[in-house]
Amino acid sequence: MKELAKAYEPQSVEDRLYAGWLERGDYTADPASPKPKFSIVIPPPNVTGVLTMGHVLNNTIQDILCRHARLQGKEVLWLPGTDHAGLATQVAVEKALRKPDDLPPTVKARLESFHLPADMPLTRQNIGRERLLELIDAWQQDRGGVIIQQLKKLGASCDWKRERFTMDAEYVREVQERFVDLYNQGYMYRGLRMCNWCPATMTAISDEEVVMTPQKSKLYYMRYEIAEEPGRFLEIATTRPETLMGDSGVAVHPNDKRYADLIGKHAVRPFPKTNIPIVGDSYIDMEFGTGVLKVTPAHDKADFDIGRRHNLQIIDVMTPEGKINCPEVPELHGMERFAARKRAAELLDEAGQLIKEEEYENNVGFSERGKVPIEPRLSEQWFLKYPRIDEALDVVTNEDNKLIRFFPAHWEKTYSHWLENIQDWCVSRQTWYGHRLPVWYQKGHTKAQLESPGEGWFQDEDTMDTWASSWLWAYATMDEETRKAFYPTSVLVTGPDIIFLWVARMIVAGLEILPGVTEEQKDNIPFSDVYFTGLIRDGKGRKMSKSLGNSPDPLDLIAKYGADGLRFGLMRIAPQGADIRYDEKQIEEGRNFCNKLWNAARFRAMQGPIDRQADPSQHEQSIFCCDILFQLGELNADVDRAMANYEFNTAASRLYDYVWKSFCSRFLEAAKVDFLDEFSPTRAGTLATFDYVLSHILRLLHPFAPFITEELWTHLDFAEHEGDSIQFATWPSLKFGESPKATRFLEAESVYRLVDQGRILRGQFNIASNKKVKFLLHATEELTEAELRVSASMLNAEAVELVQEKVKHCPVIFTPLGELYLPLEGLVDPAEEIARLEKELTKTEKDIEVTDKKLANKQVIAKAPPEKVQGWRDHAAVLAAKRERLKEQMDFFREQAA
RNA sequence: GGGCGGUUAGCUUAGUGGUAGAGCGCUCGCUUCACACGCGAGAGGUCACUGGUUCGAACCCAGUACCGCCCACCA
Repeated sequence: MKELAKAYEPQSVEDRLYAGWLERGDYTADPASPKPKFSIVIPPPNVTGVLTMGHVLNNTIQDILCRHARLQGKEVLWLPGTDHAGLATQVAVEKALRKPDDLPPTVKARLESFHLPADMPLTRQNIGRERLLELIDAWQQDRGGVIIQQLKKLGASCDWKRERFTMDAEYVREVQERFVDLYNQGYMYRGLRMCNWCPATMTAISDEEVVMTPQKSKLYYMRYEIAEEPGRFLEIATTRPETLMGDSGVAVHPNDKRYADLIGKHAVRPFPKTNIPIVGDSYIDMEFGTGVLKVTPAHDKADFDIGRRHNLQIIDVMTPEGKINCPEVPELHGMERFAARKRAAELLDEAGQLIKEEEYENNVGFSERGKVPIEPRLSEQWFLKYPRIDEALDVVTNEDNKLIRFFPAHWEKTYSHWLENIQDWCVSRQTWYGHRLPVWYQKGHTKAQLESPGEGWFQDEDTMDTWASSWLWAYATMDEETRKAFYPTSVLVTGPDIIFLWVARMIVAGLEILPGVTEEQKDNIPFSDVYFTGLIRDGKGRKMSKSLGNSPDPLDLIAKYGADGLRFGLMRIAPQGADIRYDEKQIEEGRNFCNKLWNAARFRAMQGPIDRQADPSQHEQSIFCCDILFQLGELNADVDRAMANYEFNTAASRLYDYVWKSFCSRFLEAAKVDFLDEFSPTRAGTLATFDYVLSHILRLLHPFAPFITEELWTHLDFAEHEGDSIQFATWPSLKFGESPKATRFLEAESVYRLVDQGRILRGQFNIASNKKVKFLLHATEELTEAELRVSASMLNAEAVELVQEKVKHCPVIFTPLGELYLPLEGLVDPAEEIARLEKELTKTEKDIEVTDKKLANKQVIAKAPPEKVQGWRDHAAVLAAKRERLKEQMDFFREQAA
């Protein structure tokens, strides 16, 4: 056994372990192993991103689950990987190209190899598809390893040899094959529809990628003349006057008496000037604005529907970039849409048709990536009609046959609500980076297949929504052999923010399109449990985000507190299902906890070599040993229960309390007496207990703090063979009450409480911690010499001496083992002592009052459980006795004073 | 507009029916031979509010307020 460093230095421990342990990857799963299986796929982070606190939380939890499973003897597959994040990546690269000097060297080199004209703006249109994709590849290679390295720093014990990327050739093939399958079954179809168009990125996006944001805008009131009744006007409110040229109708509610006679007549659209029909449609809200809606079928989803109901013309007046396209109105033609809004209002005003402008706040849909308001736009896109929605609902919400369990369960409602109101999924994207649609066209014919059907066929230019590749992640990352053993996966750990984008879709994908692997897996669910983490918020309750700059860099935290400190600190404050209020202090506490454990282990190492097979039951044991062993059983059971329910904070807190309070503050302090006395009869038992308990603590704690536990396991020689990882040790399975029982009736708890009381007494007389004093004890229980020595040691006292009679002339405190006195040899001021006793008496009487009141209530006696009543009675008796003694003591000191 | 969470000491939070617990921070005392990333003591809470159920409510029920999140085609 080597000597442990004097202080715990996380960095030195971690650095050494990365090389010798994480990189070795000997936790790689063996599909052929007969052990029970446990598998997780990592929610793939974007290649472009850096590790955030969210990733830390997420991956810490997964690592905890994996290490726990390994300790339980399971064959564990934790599959790592990254997501190409098509649109997000393309946007990032396009943005980076605006500052070519700051590009990563490899990307820059690639760009230079194109020999583009120096004065050419580096837009994607100028660069071209093939070249842009080359640049993105270079970019991905530059960034790709970064996040993986960061996960390793955190201690993530993934099967790094199996790292996957959503743009790997096999993965791409899988994605396209599934597309073809869905097409062949009629779920994937092409259609001309209103979709969410992002003018910034120039692509359609799905409903889930639209972020509703409250905007301060204006409600413009305008008036249109009635064509059939010159001089009569309709007042119309709109937020978008710039689309006026696209108006092909005006709608009112059919029951609206104000306008009933107008239905069927026409309104005069001011520019370009023409007559448009007035229709009655029950969609209209009579209360809102003027109760009249201008209908612009080409630029609003609701208007599109109204238009379809009444056969209104679809007039597209905007380019894909979001510029006005209406040569008939040269004042607006070519203008950017928001500038055009103002100008259109001015034009109306000039024509005398603008009545007023009102400040107005409404929700506007923004493109998640493009960061601009989306433009509802009619375009030809590929859509997925979701298959098996009922089954997807059933596997999550059917109480009798819940194939997939959500933790916390309340997310089921969110999940159901989405599925019940689901719209077809727009999966095509007019972007270049991503999985190309496996679709071919020729003269009005369409074929979906991987290879070109032949001469004259051309492939669809579009790519797929990133999520249409991610939704296969659990399946497509595994080869067939691996799937047989590890699919479906055991648990998915992710944030609730992607419950629709990813989780729900993965479930649908699993049910419908993933071929069954084995007979047992015929249900085709991708995972059995889903654990939703909370969001991490800053001290002010704001969501942590890059844009706010309020997210600390996890690598800085690791450098400062160690990966274990970060992991443990975070887990201790991460309640199931609730958001986490982040506080660096918590991480510091995690680090301090590791240091505490380190030093407890170091203390043990100072007593001589450990015995890895220590069996406390083979030795004579002190009550302190019995106590810590008994509590170990409770700890083990509590941690097991917490782990089974994904209550990581409970497990972490229990471990924290046990190690710090029960093990260090109590047992270790009591053990010192044995360790200092070579001839103590309980010395061997205490050593054995120490080793036994420490080895259990290391294993129970290992999932949370892998580095320090691995280090101590190895260095203290708990490992059977040189180089054995604690990951493959055996998970403890002590049951509550199974631990060795005390050989004596007296319990350690009583001694510890005696010590607590003694410390309070010391404190009340302001006796410095380093000053040795002597205590007297009038014991009501039998105490051994050794137990008295432990009491004295923990009180930093010369001795705790037994006295046969109760002592009157000393300050007294009441303990479960009798009255404890602090002889101060005439230093006690009677007046002060009377005041001290008075305070105690007041408190005691207040307690008595509460208890008496309860016991005096007949209904309490009648209705409360008898064992409770008996408990209160016993308590009352103790209090009464204490009161008498306090009074006696006070009388004594009053005489002294007199 | 609908749904889901939350509200306990200055901060972070345990606590599913029996006189409120912890850690940090604060005050005081300690370089006590594992640990100052520590040890000991202390101050600090009408458990958001209002009703109800109960012998008894932080806890169960109803409602209110505030905070947060999600969903929704009122121009």
